[in-house]
Amino acid sequence: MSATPPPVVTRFAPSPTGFLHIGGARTALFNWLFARHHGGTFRLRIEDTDRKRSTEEAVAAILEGLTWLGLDWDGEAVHQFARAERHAEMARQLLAEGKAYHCYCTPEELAEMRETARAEGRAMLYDGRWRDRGPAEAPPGVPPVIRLKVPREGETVIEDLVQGPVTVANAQLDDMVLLRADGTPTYMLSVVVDDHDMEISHVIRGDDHLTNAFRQTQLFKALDWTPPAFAHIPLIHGPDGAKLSKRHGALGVEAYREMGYLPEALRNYLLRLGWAHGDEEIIPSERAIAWFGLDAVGKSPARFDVDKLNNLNGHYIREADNARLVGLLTPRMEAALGRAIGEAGRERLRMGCESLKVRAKTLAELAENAAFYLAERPLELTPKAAKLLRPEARQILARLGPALDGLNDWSEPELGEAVRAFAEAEGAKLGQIAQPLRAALTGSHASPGIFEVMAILGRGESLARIRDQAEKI
RNA sequence: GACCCCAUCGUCUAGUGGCCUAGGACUCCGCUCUUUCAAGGCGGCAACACGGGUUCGAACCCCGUUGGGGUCACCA
Repeated sequence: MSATPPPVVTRFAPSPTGFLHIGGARTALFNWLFARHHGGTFRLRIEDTDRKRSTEEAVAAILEGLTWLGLDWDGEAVHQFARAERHAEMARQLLAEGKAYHCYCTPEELAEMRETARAEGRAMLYDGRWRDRGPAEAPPGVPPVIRLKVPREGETVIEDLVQGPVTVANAQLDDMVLLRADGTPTYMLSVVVDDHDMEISHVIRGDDHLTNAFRQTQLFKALDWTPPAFAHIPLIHGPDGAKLSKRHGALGVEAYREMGYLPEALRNYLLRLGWAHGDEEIIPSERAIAWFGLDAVGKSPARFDVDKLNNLNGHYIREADNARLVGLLTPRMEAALGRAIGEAGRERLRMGCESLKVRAKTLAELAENAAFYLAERPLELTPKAAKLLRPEARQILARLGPALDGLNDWSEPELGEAVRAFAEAEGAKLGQIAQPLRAALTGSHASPGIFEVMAILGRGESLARIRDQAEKI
């Protein structure tokens, strides 16, 4: 009989002090993937114990970001602040058991302590001066904090699933504050109690929490609880190797949404940042779930690279269902147009989408490239398009219009045949006809195949656009 | 400053002692396809930070150096 392993329960625990940024999104993704891979549970906990910095808007932004990314959590989100009383109770219990104590140090005293330590080249730690003093010595009028009495000798080891075994001397860790002077619990206490109460089996979070893991391990032991498994994933850096700044990728996921990235592209990109499965690059979520494991997570930080994100996004746009793309495009284009898009316009987008999408890296670009289908006459010409419409070209258009008007069947193949025949009759190369035609129809020098464009635009609109640019005779 | 962590092409990475004259992807550059622009196909440039060991043999193991990062709150 082998012992059945405890069920996998992971959590994403952001503090609602801002939007869901790209690093947080990756942490959430890894937690989600790990839970889904093991058929476990992925929970969400809002760490809102800092009342001054936490906002409802931030909570909403985080939930929206996760939802957009498709990272669904199990059960209700836990709001940490609501559990403050439970946390405080555990601090008091430790106090009663003699595992914690009151400390009456003033902020000034603590600052002085750090200053001295720094000057002497030691770690800036609390020296434990109230460890063994009784309340009788308490200065009047100073509300105490409760500190945990941690071992001063020996070492604390965590078996990190990503970093491997990491050891730190207990002398490097000081007696952490559990309960503030105002009676509210600190982050360190709240996290430990909540992770225990929520039965979290794996704590997967950013590298910046690695040192917290030591303190939390000590707290778990003081409470006679078994610590969860830890996995500290490397942070994402900016393109310059420095910490991710707002300038680069430290934007909220909603900013990526607005820029026209698809959630599956962002997921794929974030997954490959610090994790690999052989040479695989395109990894849709189903396969990601099947393949994901902490053992394949790299130990070194990765830089954020927009080019690769763009490439992936382009791939997923090409793969995307046209109806879905039109749905995403419509509000975007209506905002740019300042008017609603009618059924005829939607139909043009639906038909044009297929060949338009191979030309775009983002939805923003796709919308821009599709704009000519909805533009009102007379079209505005880009400089390059204007250059194509020299007088000779305009004269050609003047002759081409009537030639096309005679067509019985306004279809892509018929139009192709007709234009080719026209070019031959003119003694011109196809390009000499097609480019001015493109400029007249799209206002640009680059577009999908011109016969397709004419077919989608329809006879009336196409001929009118040609007439707009044709030399008046 | 103290403690901890990291180190393969410009970037993301494969690689766990011989399969590596180091593979893939992005970027960039050619060629091809072509009515334009893309996409696609083909090809190219480009890396084991450095110095010592261990070993018959090191990108892979050990030590050091250098470089980078993280943490040192009554913030999370």
